[in-house]
Amino acid sequence: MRIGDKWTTKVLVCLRSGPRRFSELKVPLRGITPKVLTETLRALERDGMLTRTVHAEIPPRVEYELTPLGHTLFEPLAAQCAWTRANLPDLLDARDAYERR
Amino acid sequence: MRIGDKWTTKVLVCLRSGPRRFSELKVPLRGITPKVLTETLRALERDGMLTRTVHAEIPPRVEYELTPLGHTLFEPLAAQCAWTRANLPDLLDARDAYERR
DNA sequence: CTGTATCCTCGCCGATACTG
DNA sequence: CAGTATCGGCGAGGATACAG
Repeated sequence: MRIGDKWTTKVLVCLRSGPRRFSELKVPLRGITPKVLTETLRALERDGMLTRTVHAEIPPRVEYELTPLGHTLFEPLAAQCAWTRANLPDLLDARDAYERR
Repeated sequence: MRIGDKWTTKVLVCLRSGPRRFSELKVPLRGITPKVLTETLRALERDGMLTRTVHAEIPPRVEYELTPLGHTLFEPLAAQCAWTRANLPDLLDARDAYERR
């Protein structure tokens, strides 16, 4: 999926423990622009990974929340994390050895 | 890692059952150019995921083979496949529903 | 506050030609 | 056979400004 892009996994992590507002996502995702955050969220919404809820208030409040389907993404994500924990040192060693030739 | 790029996972699959030559990779990877295949293989070699063996023959023969470390990549890859098998229909349904609004 | 509208950069990837 | 060299398109992502 779009898991290969730059921001999607970080957005998922930020939403894991519950719904968040647009600006609550922008802060922990240091450096993301509103345009890109919107694109990322829209793509996830389009695929049913999260819901977008607009509250008719002043000032406006929009909350994003993972769907059950969205939560299933943490399964393959956990596998990637496990791989990294187990094998990143070997990868780094290989990279060092390669540089020194 | 570089698993997010266009060709890496396909190269891994092609190498899963044993060593392959440069041209034996080019055929099943329809449409890949030698430049991009070289880049992909070099990146994997650099990270210790495969070995590159040059046989001093005429014509030249170069074989690429996954290392044990390279084989471990199939673990997270399998998790992604499992996710897709289980959840792709839901994703597609969500996408359809989104389009029809 | 929650976006949209423009413009721009940069790097992946492809096409093509050529080399040891 | 197994690449390297060069050029170019294209799209993701960023900077900035503005709107509802």
